[in-house]
Amino acid sequence: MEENTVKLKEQLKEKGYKLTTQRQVILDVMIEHQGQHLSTDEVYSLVKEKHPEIGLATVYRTLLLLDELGIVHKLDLDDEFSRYELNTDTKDHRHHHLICMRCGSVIGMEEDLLDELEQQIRDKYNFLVTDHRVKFYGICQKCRGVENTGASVKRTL
Amino acid sequence: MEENTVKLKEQLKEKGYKLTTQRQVILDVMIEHQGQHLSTDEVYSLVKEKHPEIGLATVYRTLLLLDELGIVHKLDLDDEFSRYELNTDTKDHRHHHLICMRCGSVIGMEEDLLDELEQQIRDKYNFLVTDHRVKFYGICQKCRGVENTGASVKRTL
DNA sequence: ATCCGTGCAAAGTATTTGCAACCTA
DNA sequence: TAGGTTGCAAATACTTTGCACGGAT
Repeated sequence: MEENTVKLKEQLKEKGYKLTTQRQVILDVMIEHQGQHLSTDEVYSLVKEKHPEIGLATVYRTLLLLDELGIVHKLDLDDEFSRYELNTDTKDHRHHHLICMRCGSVIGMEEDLLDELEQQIRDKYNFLVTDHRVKFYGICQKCRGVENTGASVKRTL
Repeated sequence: MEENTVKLKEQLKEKGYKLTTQRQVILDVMIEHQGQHLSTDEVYSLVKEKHPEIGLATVYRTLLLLDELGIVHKLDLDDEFSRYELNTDTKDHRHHHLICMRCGSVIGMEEDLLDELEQQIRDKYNFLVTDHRVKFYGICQKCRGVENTGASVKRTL
């Protein structure tokens, strides 16, 4: 059984919750699309391909639950919906996102590299950082190559 | 006349827009609450104290406009509404926010300190960073002093 | 058998928009 | 005077919730 499924099963049991088909299916979709940043509606569509009887409200409720359990992460990519990605971080620190302003692609970067900065914040502000959320906006590798081709700006999240 | 008001007037004229009483009043409110992170509804309430006839839609439209002009910055503080603060940054780089998980206060830190990290992103990912958005979560100075006093967690944004 | 979980539809809520009247430049 | 701007209300659109039925333990 997949690692995240085991994790889900354990955590659900621990809290007296049940592992239902719906929860299993929704987690499967997230696993199959690891690295992507799916909106609730996109998850719903993918879920319906396998189990058309599953309702949108269940997807909302389950994604919320998975986020609480730390199995997925909710994120804000500046559009009008909530998006989720499978949690691949180890500590309580999240990885960062590079958002291309030209083509809209979103790249996840594994490195944290903020430890030093957080130490400075601790020293100067006496503020103890336990987590952070970082988004970088700019121009991605691909778009730096093709300058002004008038290419589509449709975002692929 | 206040610096930001001059800036507003110039930028509006440049684009063929008009400086109305409503826009003036809304900017005044933002200036009077510099450093705070007001929701649209909070701005609306403050505006109504001076000019009860101004409508909510106008506040929405004006805040959107001021954000486009770079006079205010829209920000996301993880609650259900858009928040705005007067822009005090010089470059196109925004300052960071320290969010206390215990008392909910939000501190703006002037320092950027991300130049080195952005250079690393450029080297490794060939991604040219032009802007960023950074939030740090943790425990603020005040709350680190009073450990577990059971104090209110109501957020003061 | 218990009671958590689900599907559906209705409700909720922040935000946007159409439009006639208004007012700035 | 002309056209951008406003206020109001209606419309949007994502998300949440009430409730009776269904299913996992």
